[in-house]
Amino acid sequence: MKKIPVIAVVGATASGKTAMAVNLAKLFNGEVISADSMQIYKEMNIATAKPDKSEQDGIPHHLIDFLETDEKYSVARFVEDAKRCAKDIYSRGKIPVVAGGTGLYVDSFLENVLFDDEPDNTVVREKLLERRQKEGIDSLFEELKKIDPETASSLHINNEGRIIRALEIYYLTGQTKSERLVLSRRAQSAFSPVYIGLDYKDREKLYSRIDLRVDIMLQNGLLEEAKEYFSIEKNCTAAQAIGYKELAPFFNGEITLEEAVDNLKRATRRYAKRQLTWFRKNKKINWIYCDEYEDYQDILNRASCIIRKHLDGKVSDNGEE
RNA sequence: GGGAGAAUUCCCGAGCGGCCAAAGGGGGCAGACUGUAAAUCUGUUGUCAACGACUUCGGUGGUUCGAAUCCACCUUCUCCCA
Repeated sequence: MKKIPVIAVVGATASGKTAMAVNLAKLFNGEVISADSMQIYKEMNIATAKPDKSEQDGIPHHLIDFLETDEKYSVARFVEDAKRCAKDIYSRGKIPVVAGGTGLYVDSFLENVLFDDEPDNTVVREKLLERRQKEGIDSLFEELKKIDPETASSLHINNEGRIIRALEIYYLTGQTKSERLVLSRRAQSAFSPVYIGLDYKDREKLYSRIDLRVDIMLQNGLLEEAKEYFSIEKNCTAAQAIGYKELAPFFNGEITLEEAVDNLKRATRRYAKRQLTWFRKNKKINWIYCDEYEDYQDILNRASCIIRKHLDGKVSDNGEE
Protein backbone atom coordinates (compact mmCIF):
# COMPACT_ATOMS: atom_id res chain seq x y z
CA MET A 1 0.00 0.00 0.00
CA LYS A 2 1.22 3.42 -0.92
CA LYS A 3 2.13 5.56 2.04
CA ILE A 4 0.47 8.87 2.65
CA PRO A 5 2.94 11.73 2.25
CA VAL A 6 3.12 14.13 5.15
CA ILE A 7 5.02 17.37 5.44
CA ALA A 8 6.24 17.85 9.00
CA VAL A 9 7.46 21.25 10.14
CA VAL A 10 9.29 20.99 13.45
CA GLY A 11 11.56 23.15 15.58
CA ALA A 12 11.68 25.13 18.76
CA THR A 13 9.07 27.58 19.87
CA ALA A 14 9.27 30.92 18.06
CA SER A 15 11.31 29.47 15.23
CA GLY A 16 8.61 30.22 12.69
CA LYS A 17 6.81 26.90 12.33
CA THR A 18 3.34 28.38 12.11
CA ALA A 19 4.10 30.65 9.18
CA MET A 20 6.15 28.00 7.44
CA ALA A 21 3.37 25.44 7.73
CA VAL A 22 0.84 27.83 6.25
CA ASN A 23 3.13 28.79 3.41
CA LEU A 24 3.90 25.18 2.60
CA ALA A 25 0.25 24.26 2.76
CA LYS A 26 -0.43 26.93 0.17
CA LEU A 27 2.36 25.74 -2.09
CA PHE A 28 1.52 22.07 -1.88
CA ASN A 29 -2.23 22.18 -1.55
CA GLY A 30 -2.23 21.10 2.05
CA GLU A 31 -4.03 21.49 5.34
CA VAL A 32 -2.35 22.00 8.67
CA ILE A 33 -2.46 19.55 11.55
CA SER A 34 -1.10 21.09 14.71
CA ALA A 35 0.98 18.86 16.97
CA ASP A 36 1.01 21.11 19.97
CA SER A 37 -0.03 19.95 23.41
CA MET A 38 -1.30 23.36 24.46
CA GLN A 39 -2.84 24.93 21.37
CA ILE A 40 -5.45 22.19 21.59
CA TYR A 41 -7.16 24.15 24.34
CA LYS A 42 -9.79 26.78 23.82
CA GLU A 43 -9.28 30.16 25.45
CA MET A 44 -5.56 29.70 25.73
CA ASN A 45 -4.75 31.89 22.79
CA ILE A 46 -2.09 34.45 23.51
CA ALA A 47 0.20 32.38 25.71
CA THR A 48 0.24 29.45 23.32
CA ALA A 49 0.80 31.68 20.28
CA LYS A 50 -2.13 29.95 18.66
CA PRO A 51 -2.50 31.15 15.07
CA ASP A 52 -5.52 33.40 14.65
CA LYS A 53 -7.68 33.55 11.54
CA SER A 54 -5.41 35.98 9.75
CA GLU A 55 -2.32 33.90 10.46
CA GLN A 56 -4.13 30.79 9.30
CA ASP A 57 -4.69 32.73 6.11
CA GLY A 58 -7.48 30.58 4.78
CA ILE A 59 -5.68 27.29 5.37
CA PRO A 60 -7.73 24.84 7.46
CA HIS A 61 -6.07 24.06 10.80
CA HIS A 62 -6.83 20.86 12.64
CA LEU A 63 -6.39 19.87 16.25
CA ILE A 64 -6.24 23.36 17.66
CA ASP A 65 -8.76 25.12 19.81
CA PHE A 66 -11.10 22.20 20.41
CA LEU A 67 -10.76 21.20 24.07
CA GLU A 68 -11.98 22.79 27.29
CA THR A 69 -9.15 23.77 29.61
CA ASP A 70 -10.16 21.27 32.27
CA GLU A 71 -10.11 18.32 29.89
CA LYS A 72 -7.33 15.81 29.89
CA TYR A 73 -5.50 14.85 26.77
CA SER A 74 -2.71 12.44 25.98
CA VAL A 75 -0.28 11.27 23.33
CA ALA A 76 -2.49 8.29 22.73
CA ARG A 77 -5.44 10.49 21.90
CA PHE A 78 -3.30 12.72 19.78
CA VAL A 79 -2.01 9.87 17.65
CA GLU A 80 -5.55 8.71 17.09
CA ASP A 81 -6.79 12.20 16.24
CA ALA A 82 -3.85 13.03 14.02
CA LYS A 83 -4.08 9.80 12.04
CA ARG A 84 -7.75 10.37 11.46
CA CYS A 85 -7.14 13.94 10.34
CA ALA A 86 -4.28 13.04 8.04
CA LYS A 87 -6.24 10.29 6.34
CA ASP A 88 -9.20 12.56 5.93
CA ILE A 89 -7.11 15.33 4.41
CA TYR A 90 -5.41 12.93 2.04
CA SER A 91 -8.69 11.38 1.00
CA ARG A 92 -9.80 14.82 -0.10
CA GLY A 93 -6.80 15.06 -2.38
CA LYS A 94 -4.74 17.27 -0.12
CA ILE A 95 -1.48 16.88 1.73
CA PRO A 96 -1.30 16.93 5.52
CA VAL A 97 1.15 19.46 6.90
CA VAL A 98 2.04 18.75 10.51
CA ALA A 99 3.25 21.76 12.47
CA GLY A 100 4.51 20.71 15.80
CA GLY A 101 6.50 21.74 18.77
CA THR A 102 5.55 18.76 20.87
CA GLY A 103 8.14 16.22 19.82
CA LEU A 104 6.53 13.28 21.54
CA TYR A 105 3.31 13.92 19.67
CA VAL A 106 4.95 14.37 16.28
CA ASP A 107 7.08 11.25 16.55
CA SER A 108 4.43 9.03 18.03
CA PHE A 109 2.10 9.99 15.23
CA LEU A 110 4.48 9.72 12.30
CA GLU A 111 6.27 6.62 13.52
CA ASN A 112 2.96 5.02 14.29
CA VAL A 113 3.56 4.20 17.92
CA LEU A 114 0.67 2.03 19.04
CA PHE A 115 -1.03 2.84 22.29
CA ASP A 116 -3.16 -0.16 23.06
CA ASP A 117 -6.27 0.30 25.09
CA GLU A 118 -5.64 0.57 28.74
CA PRO A 119 -8.12 0.28 31.59
CA ASP A 120 -8.94 3.31 33.67
CA ASN A 121 -5.96 4.09 35.88
CA THR A 122 -7.41 6.30 38.60
CA VAL A 123 -7.66 3.66 41.32
CA VAL A 124 -4.28 2.09 40.66
CA ARG A 125 -2.65 5.50 40.42
CA GLU A 126 -4.16 6.62 43.69
CA LYS A 127 -2.91 3.52 45.44
CA LEU A 128 0.57 4.02 44.10
CA LEU A 129 0.61 7.65 45.14
CA GLU A 130 -0.53 6.63 48.59
CA ARG A 131 2.24 4.05 48.82
CA ARG A 132 4.71 6.68 47.68
CA GLN A 133 3.68 8.80 50.66
CA LYS A 134 3.82 5.96 53.16
CA GLU A 135 6.75 3.87 51.97
CA GLY A 136 8.77 6.41 50.07
CA ILE A 137 9.94 6.30 46.50
CA ASP A 138 12.84 3.94 47.25
CA SER A 139 10.46 1.14 48.02
CA LEU A 140 8.58 1.66 44.75
CA PHE A 141 11.81 1.88 42.83
CA GLU A 142 13.04 -1.40 44.33
CA GLU A 143 9.78 -3.01 43.33
CA LEU A 144 10.16 -1.78 39.78
CA LYS A 145 13.67 -3.20 39.65
CA LYS A 146 12.21 -6.63 40.34
CA ILE A 147 9.26 -6.33 38.00
CA ASP A 148 10.92 -4.56 35.11
CA PRO A 149 14.67 -4.20 35.58
CA GLU A 150 15.13 -2.83 32.09
CA THR A 151 12.89 0.16 32.66
CA ALA A 152 14.19 0.66 36.17
CA SER A 153 17.75 0.91 34.94
CA SER A 154 16.75 3.57 32.45
CA LEU A 155 15.11 5.71 35.12
CA HIS A 156 16.69 7.89 37.75
CA ILE A 157 15.19 7.50 41.19
CA ASN A 158 14.29 11.16 41.25
CA ASN A 159 12.03 10.72 38.30
CA GLU A 160 9.13 9.73 40.47
CA GLY A 161 6.44 10.29 37.91
CA ARG A 162 7.97 7.80 35.52
CA ILE A 163 8.62 5.21 38.23
CA ILE A 164 5.02 5.37 39.30
CA ARG A 165 3.78 5.20 35.74
CA ALA A 166 5.94 2.15 35.02
CA LEU A 167 4.44 0.35 38.00
CA GLU A 168 1.00 1.51 37.02
CA ILE A 169 1.40 -0.02 33.57
CA TYR A 170 2.28 -3.35 35.11
CA TYR A 171 -0.57 -3.42 37.59
CA LEU A 172 -3.02 -2.22 34.98
CA THR A 173 -2.14 -4.48 32.09
CA GLY A 174 -0.06 -7.30 33.49
CA GLN A 175 2.66 -6.34 31.03
CA THR A 176 5.80 -4.45 31.91
CA LYS A 177 6.62 -1.13 30.36
CA SER A 178 9.50 -2.59 28.39
CA GLU A 179 7.23 -5.31 26.99
CA ARG A 180 4.72 -2.69 25.96
CA LEU A 181 7.46 -0.63 24.39
CA VAL A 182 8.26 -3.45 22.01
CA LEU A 183 4.60 -4.02 21.24
CA SER A 184 4.10 -0.35 20.50
CA ARG A 185 6.51 -0.60 17.57
CA ARG A 186 5.00 -3.58 15.86
CA ALA A 187 3.10 -1.82 13.07
CA GLN A 188 4.41 -0.05 10.00
CA SER A 189 3.53 3.58 9.65
CA ALA A 190 1.01 4.48 7.00
CA PHE A 191 2.76 7.78 6.47
CA SER A 192 5.81 8.90 4.62
CA PRO A 193 6.99 12.10 6.25
CA VAL A 194 9.38 14.78 5.00
CA TYR A 195 10.74 16.69 7.93
CA ILE A 196 11.60 20.34 7.74
CA GLY A 197 13.39 21.54 10.88
CA LEU A 198 13.63 25.25 11.57
CA ASP A 199 16.54 26.42 13.65
CA TYR A 200 19.17 29.13 13.99
CA LYS A 201 22.91 28.63 13.80
CA ASP A 202 23.27 31.33 16.40
CA ARG A 203 21.22 30.35 19.42
CA GLU A 204 21.06 33.96 20.57
CA LYS A 205 18.97 34.77 17.52
CA LEU A 206 16.37 32.25 18.54
CA TYR A 207 16.45 33.53 22.08
CA SER A 208 15.92 37.12 21.07
CA ARG A 209 12.98 36.03 18.95
CA ILE A 210 11.56 34.39 22.06
CA ASP A 211 12.07 37.53 24.13
CA LEU A 212 10.45 39.64 21.48
CA ARG A 213 7.52 37.31 21.19
CA VAL A 214 6.88 37.39 24.91
CA ASP A 215 6.90 41.19 24.79
CA ILE A 216 4.37 41.11 22.00
CA MET A 217 2.22 38.66 23.94
CA LEU A 218 2.16 41.14 26.80
CA GLN A 219 1.08 43.92 24.44
CA ASN A 220 -1.63 41.65 23.12
CA GLY A 221 -3.10 41.14 26.56
CA LEU A 222 -1.30 38.16 28.05
CA LEU A 223 -1.85 39.53 31.56
CA GLU A 224 -5.59 39.68 31.09
CA GLU A 225 -5.69 36.19 29.63
CA ALA A 226 -3.60 34.87 32.47
CA LYS A 227 -5.75 36.58 35.08
CA GLU A 228 -8.88 35.14 33.59
CA TYR A 229 -7.28 31.75 33.31
CA PHE A 230 -6.35 31.76 36.95
CA SER A 231 -9.92 32.20 38.04
CA ILE A 232 -10.77 28.88 36.42
CA GLU A 233 -7.43 27.17 36.87
CA LYS A 234 -7.47 23.60 38.09
CA ASN A 235 -5.04 20.76 38.33
CA CYS A 236 -5.13 19.88 34.71
CA THR A 237 -2.88 19.48 31.71
CA ALA A 238 -3.53 23.02 30.63
CA ALA A 239 -2.15 24.30 33.91
CA GLN A 240 1.32 23.31 32.75
CA ALA A 241 1.36 25.83 29.94
CA ILE A 242 4.15 28.34 30.00
CA GLY A 243 2.78 31.83 30.33
CA TYR A 244 0.39 31.50 33.22
CA LYS A 245 2.26 29.76 36.00
CA GLU A 246 5.22 32.14 35.61
CA LEU A 247 2.92 35.12 36.04
CA ALA A 248 1.18 33.74 39.11
CA PRO A 249 3.77 34.99 41.64
CA PHE A 250 3.27 38.49 40.23
CA PHE A 251 -0.50 38.30 40.68
CA ASN A 252 0.10 37.13 44.23
CA GLY A 253 2.29 40.14 44.85
CA GLU A 254 5.40 38.08 45.50
CA ILE A 255 7.53 39.46 42.68
CA THR A 256 7.47 42.42 40.32
CA LEU A 257 6.05 42.22 36.86
CA GLU A 258 9.53 42.65 35.47
CA GLU A 259 10.81 39.63 37.37
CA ALA A 260 7.84 37.57 36.31
CA VAL A 261 8.39 38.47 32.69
CA ASP A 262 12.06 37.54 32.94
CA ASN A 263 11.11 34.20 34.43
CA LEU A 264 8.61 33.66 31.67
CA LYS A 265 11.19 34.38 29.00
CA ARG A 266 13.67 32.07 30.64
CA ALA A 267 11.13 29.27 30.96
CA THR A 268 10.39 29.66 27.27
CA ARG A 269 14.07 29.57 26.33
CA ARG A 270 14.54 26.39 28.30
CA TYR A 271 11.54 24.86 26.70
CA ALA A 272 13.04 25.71 23.33
CA LYS A 273 16.25 23.98 24.33
CA ARG A 274 14.38 20.84 25.34
CA GLN A 275 12.52 20.84 22.04
CA LEU A 276 15.80 21.13 20.17
CA THR A 277 17.27 18.26 22.18
CA TRP A 278 14.31 16.13 21.28
CA PHE A 279 14.33 16.91 17.58
CA ARG A 280 18.08 16.75 17.15
CA LYS A 281 18.12 13.01 17.63
CA ASN A 282 15.80 12.52 14.68
CA LYS A 283 18.18 12.05 11.76
CA LYS A 284 15.41 12.34 9.20
CA ILE A 285 14.95 16.01 9.84
CA ASN A 286 16.21 18.36 7.15
CA TRP A 287 17.40 21.34 9.15
CA ILE A 288 17.18 24.80 7.75
CA TYR A 289 19.13 27.46 9.63
CA CYS A 290 17.10 30.59 9.16
CA ASP A 291 19.92 32.98 10.00
CA GLU A 292 21.93 31.66 7.07
CA TYR A 293 19.47 33.08 4.56
CA GLU A 294 19.09 36.60 3.22
CA ASP A 295 15.32 36.68 3.18
CA TYR A 296 12.34 34.58 3.97
CA GLN A 297 11.63 33.65 0.36
CA ASP A 298 14.95 31.80 0.22
CA ILE A 299 14.08 29.78 3.28
CA LEU A 300 10.74 28.91 1.77
CA ASN A 301 12.38 27.94 -1.50
CA ARG A 302 14.81 25.70 0.29
CA ALA A 303 12.01 23.97 2.17
CA SER A 304 9.88 23.44 -0.91
CA CYS A 305 12.86 22.12 -2.81
CA ILE A 306 13.39 19.45 -0.16
CA ILE A 307 9.71 18.59 -0.13
CA ARG A 308 9.37 18.43 -3.89
CA LYS A 309 12.19 15.92 -4.11
CA HIS A 310 10.54 13.77 -1.51
CA LEU A 311 7.12 13.94 -3.12
CA ASP A 312 8.57 13.04 -6.50
CA GLY A 313 9.99 9.94 -4.89
CA LYS A 314 13.59 10.79 -5.65
CA VAL A 315 14.55 10.58 -2.05
CA SER A 316 14.09 7.83 0.47
CA ASP A 317 12.48 8.35 3.84
CA ASN A 318 15.69 9.17 5.58
CA GLY A 319 16.52 12.02 3.27
CA GLU A 320 19.36 10.31 1.39
CA GLU A 321 19.43 10.43 -2.36
C1' G B 1 37.92 64.97 57.72
C1' G B 2 37.54 60.59 61.47
C1' G B 3 36.06 55.37 62.32
C1' A B 4 34.30 50.24 60.89
C1' G B 5 33.97 46.61 57.21
C1' A B 6 34.13 44.24 52.36
C1' A B 7 36.58 42.62 47.73
C1' U B 8 36.09 34.68 45.82
C1' U B 9 35.39 31.21 39.64
C1' C B 10 29.42 33.96 34.50
C1' C B 11 26.17 35.89 39.00
C1' C B 12 24.90 35.38 44.24
C1' G B 13 27.48 33.28 48.10
C1' A B 14 30.44 29.67 51.59
C1' G B 15 35.44 29.06 52.85
C1' C B 16 39.35 31.86 57.32
C1' G B 17 47.01 27.98 56.95
C1' G B 18 47.39 22.04 54.07
C1' C B 19 41.86 17.20 52.81
C1' C B 20 40.56 23.92 47.70
C1' A B 21 39.91 24.38 41.06
C1' A B 22 37.43 26.15 45.88
C1' A B 23 30.52 24.04 49.42
C1' G B 24 25.63 25.66 48.05
C1' G B 25 22.27 28.22 44.98
C1' G B 26 21.29 30.82 40.38
C1' G B 27 22.29 31.14 35.30
C1' G B 28 24.59 28.65 31.02
C1' C B 29 25.64 24.22 28.19
C1' A B 30 24.61 19.08 27.12
C1' G B 31 21.44 14.85 27.55
C1' A B 32 17.03 11.51 28.59
C1' C B 33 12.04 11.10 27.25
C1' U B 34 5.91 5.92 24.84
C1' G B 35 -0.99 7.60 27.98
C1' U B 36 -0.43 15.25 32.32
C1' A B 37 5.36 16.09 27.61
C1' A B 38 4.99 24.10 27.36
C1' A B 39 5.60 18.56 31.81
C1' U B 40 9.24 15.43 34.32
C1' C B 41 14.22 14.02 35.13
C1' U B 42 19.79 13.70 34.62
C1' G B 43 24.81 15.27 33.75
C1' U B 44 28.22 19.16 33.35
C1' U B 45 30.19 24.14 34.18
C1' G B 46 38.89 27.54 35.16
C1' U B 47 42.46 25.77 31.05
C1' C B 48 45.04 21.73 28.73
C1' A B 49 48.52 17.09 24.99
C1' A B 50 43.42 15.86 30.99
C1' C B 51 43.48 9.25 36.34
C1' G B 52 48.19 14.16 35.42
C1' A B 53 49.73 19.19 34.59
C1' C B 54 49.00 24.39 34.49
C1' U B 55 46.68 29.37 35.74
C1' U B 56 42.79 31.35 39.48
C1' C B 57 40.02 33.86 45.02
C1' G B 58 40.89 43.08 43.76
C1' G B 59 46.60 44.63 43.07
C1' U B 60 51.78 44.45 44.70
C1' G B 61 55.13 42.68 48.05
C1' G B 62 55.98 39.67 52.54
C1' U B 63 55.57 35.58 56.53
C1' U B 64 55.46 30.08 55.97
C1' C B 65 57.69 23.61 54.01
C1' G B 66 52.69 25.28 52.35
C1' A B 67 48.13 31.05 51.71
C1' A B 68 41.63 32.27 48.98
C1' U B 69 42.76 31.98 54.19
C1' C B 70 48.19 35.55 58.15
C1' C B 71 51.04 40.69 57.64
C1' A B 72 52.08 45.51 54.99
C1' C B 73 50.93 48.95 51.48
C1' C B 74 47.83 50.26 47.24
C1' U B 75 42.99 50.37 44.56
C1' U B 76 37.71 50.18 44.64
C1' C B 77 33.16 49.72 47.26
C1' U B 78 29.77 49.82 51.61
C1' C B 79 28.43 51.63 56.29
C1' C B 80 28.89 54.88 60.72
C1' C B 81 30.45 59.68 62.98
C1' A B 82 31.30 64.71 61.10
